[in-house]
Amino acid sequence: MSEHPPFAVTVDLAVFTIRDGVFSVLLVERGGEPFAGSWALPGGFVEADEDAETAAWRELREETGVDRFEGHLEQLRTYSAPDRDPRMRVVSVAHVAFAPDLPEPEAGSDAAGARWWAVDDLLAGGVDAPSLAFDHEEILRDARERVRAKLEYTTLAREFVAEPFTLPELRRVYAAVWGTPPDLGGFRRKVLGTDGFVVATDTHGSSAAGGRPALLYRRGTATDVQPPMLRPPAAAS
Amino acid sequence: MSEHPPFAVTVDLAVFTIRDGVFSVLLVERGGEPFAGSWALPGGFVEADEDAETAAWRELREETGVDRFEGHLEQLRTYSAPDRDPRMRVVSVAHVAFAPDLPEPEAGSDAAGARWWAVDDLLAGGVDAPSLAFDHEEILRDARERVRAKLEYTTLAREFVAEPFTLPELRRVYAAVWGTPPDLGGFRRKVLGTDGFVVATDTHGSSAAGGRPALLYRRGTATDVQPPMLRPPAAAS
DNA sequence: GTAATAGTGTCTTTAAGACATTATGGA
DNA sequence: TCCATAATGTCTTAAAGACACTATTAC
Repeated sequence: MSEHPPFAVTVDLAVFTIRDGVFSVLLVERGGEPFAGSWALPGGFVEADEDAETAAWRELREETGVDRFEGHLEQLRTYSAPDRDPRMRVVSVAHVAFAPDLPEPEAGSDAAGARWWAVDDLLAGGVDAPSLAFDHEEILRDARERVRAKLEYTTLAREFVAEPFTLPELRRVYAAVWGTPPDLGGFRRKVLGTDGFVVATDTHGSSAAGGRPALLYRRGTATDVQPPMLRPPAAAS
Repeated sequence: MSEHPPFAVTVDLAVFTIRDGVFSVLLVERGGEPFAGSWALPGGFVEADEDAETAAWRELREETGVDRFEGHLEQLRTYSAPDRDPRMRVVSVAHVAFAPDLPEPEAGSDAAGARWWAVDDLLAGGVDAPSLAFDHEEILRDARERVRAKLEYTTLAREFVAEPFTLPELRRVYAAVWGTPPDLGGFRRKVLGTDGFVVATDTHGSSAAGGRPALLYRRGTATDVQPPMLRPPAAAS
């Protein structure tokens, strides 16, 4: 083990948000070879003085154009198949990030275009859905499962909504990510019964569609939900 | 992003087993600098034609001296702090492995020595416990938490016992990893009530210590335990 | 018999699942 | 008034927690 072949190390990002009730992921259109013209997860090389998470935060800012990113980012796993990039030996440390209200992206320095895509359409191979570059379909599939699972046993759904928010808004996050809404009664029992999940304000929102206005909440400090709020069985797509 | 600094990529392994009822991890004594004489997780460089998991399996065989490894190996996460190795820029893809009855290790090619250590002693900083090289204490802590958590919602505890095994043996796996045994009644309800967790044989073991001989079981094919078997609250050390 | 370990049964409490019902706004 | 959405309440069922009890071996 005295020799050690040189590698390039990259980060790839599955950046999620909810747009008009649809669970969406940010993809960039590749400008250069390989896979020119096809769509890929945003990402880039880790620089000499960075760790992977720092590089991921940097790429996130560069790709979304958001300076102060109010959301969540965590490592997913590392993809290292020898032939995953035809140019050279690259291992990629994939990350998952999500936030509410991310702006329509600008085409970045190296990307021909950038836009949001419906996650489930992409992975179901809908008619308009492009196939992804490299092993990014596998990464995206793993990332989706990570998010789905973490909604069950953490309070991370909060990161998908802007403050202040209503409980029906929060419930629509679960509906979008899981494909099925959690039972209304159970959802409210869980969220309100978990100390520090949300903090009630004393004001109500406006009733957009002619219904009763919902009470507004802010994020609490709790991180775990125990026992977890399980996704409905049908959502195991 | 046209430049990409060269990295070395390694795998590090937290190899766990239960030895005489004690949750144990394999460490190697480092022969060369840096950290010569201190103890570290086994690992090594990923070669040019390998992915990380293949490298981890190879290192596992080399370090434990076991040809046909009957157990479980999975990726933990990647550690990439720029200064984690003083010699050069290295990212390490850490893995967790475990199996029953791993033999007393031989000192490998590059290691001065190798032996099993009690995990909880190591991480509690007991008097005889060495401090670990690099960021291996952090890796080991993360690895222990991964194993503890996975016993809750998977059938992986099976991988720590050799076939055929008894339910009290299996329960001692949970006791060793969690630091507290699960409630006897609940444990049996869960294991026997989860279809495919274990498969009963029609034979009994010998009563080693003058008690009633226990029925022998083999591993089933189920992988998930749902709802999970939660560790007792006290075990959150 | 006793000691030791294996295995079963039962009662209580917690929390999910599946609703029906009530509340509060706008047109 | 009606419609739409928000919020609460209730009954049933699943499953964990905590233990007491019975069973089978060696000595």
